[in-house]
Amino acid sequence: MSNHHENLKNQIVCQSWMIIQEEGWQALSIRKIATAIGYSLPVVYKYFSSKDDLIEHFSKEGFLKLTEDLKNSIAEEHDSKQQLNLLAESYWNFAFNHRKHYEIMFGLGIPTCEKINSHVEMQDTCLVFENTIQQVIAQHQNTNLDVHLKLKTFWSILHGLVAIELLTNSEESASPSLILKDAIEGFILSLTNKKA
Amino acid sequence: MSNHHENLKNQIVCQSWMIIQEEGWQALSIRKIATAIGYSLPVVYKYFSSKDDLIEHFSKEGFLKLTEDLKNSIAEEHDSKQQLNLLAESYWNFAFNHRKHYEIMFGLGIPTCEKINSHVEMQDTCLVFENTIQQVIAQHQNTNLDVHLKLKTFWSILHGLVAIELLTNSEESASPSLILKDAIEGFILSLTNKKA
DNA sequence: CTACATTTGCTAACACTGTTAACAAGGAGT
DNA sequence: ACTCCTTGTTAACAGTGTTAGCAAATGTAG
Repeated sequence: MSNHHENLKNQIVCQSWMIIQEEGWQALSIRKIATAIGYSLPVVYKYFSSKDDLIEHFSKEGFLKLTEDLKNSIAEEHDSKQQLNLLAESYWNFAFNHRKHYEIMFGLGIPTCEKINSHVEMQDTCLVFENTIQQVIAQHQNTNLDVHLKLKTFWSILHGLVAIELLTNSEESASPSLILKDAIEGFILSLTNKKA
Repeated sequence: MSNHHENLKNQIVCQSWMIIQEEGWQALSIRKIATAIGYSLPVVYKYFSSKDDLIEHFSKEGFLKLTEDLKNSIAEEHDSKQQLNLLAESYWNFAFNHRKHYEIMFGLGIPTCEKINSHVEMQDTCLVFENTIQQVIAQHQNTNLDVHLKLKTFWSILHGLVAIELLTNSEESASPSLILKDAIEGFILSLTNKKA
């Protein structure tokens, strides 16, 4: 079993991805997939129980890739503050180099799929952020800070910048931008500065 | 002319809004609208050239309301730094009290409509932010700062926090949150602190 | 090798969607 | 009475996600 099985599932994913990249999420339809893989409609349903199921696959795939990129970006850096900068840069690059992925992951103008948030793959991404933030906090003996809160703030800054950029500059822009560096610098300060 | 005309257009908007609030954006269909207003399909097209056109109406309506809320929030406050805090709080409240509006305005999981960004109503919202930021900068003689850049940062922080909140805490949460205050505080510092 | 069972894939349909063409009824103006 | 135009209709086109029912091929047991 399952050689052809796996192969066909890959075919579906692969062809779907082509459609998405060339025509956007809106254009992705089961019928189009079916003809692309050279089979009839119901075959697709043998491998994905619904269209949402297929879309969720790409969302998970995106978080997997993002987590990998993030991990790689800090692998050879041992200063945890500098790691935060690298994470931010890596996050930004992911969003722009894998735009379509980012779109489903954070629901920016997608057909169906209501709540594809909070699966395991996303929690892994959180962990990468959290660990690094935790290190910076520990390093500066700022144990009064709430890591979860800071994680949320960090992620919000990143996503906010990316989303506004993606929404306004529809087509251009790529480099991590001054704003990003500035914002992250401020965030790091909020971790290292001691106050009341 | 146009008494009945205006009336029917209002009916369409009104009934559409009911559907959206009760069943979400996904459930909004021209047919459903038609039966809701007691007319047949093509009537809807007399008042809105397409579904996107109708959706865009709500997007504009949202930005109008947001701009109004923002302006009101700072009307009786003369300290421009404090105004920024009020703007942030007001923005947050708008996003949570007018969730469905916020969803289309920033494309969080919507059916059709590719690029409903950058219409005039949105630029008005920008202006409110920009004016206040400009004031803070002037007040601290930090004229080397780029207002547009700071505007983008401010908006990004706000949207980022809101979006992450809306995506994760699907149903709960309402109060402007500690993170928001913290983040805005940091932003204000970046406006008032002088450096290289 | 036959006979049954299972998988594999198909066609066709259901219930929807946005959008538009073609047409019927009513009132206004000449 | 005869146009003209607005107002509204029905019916259709071209799509969508999804599923039921059936045919053919494939594998397994006797």
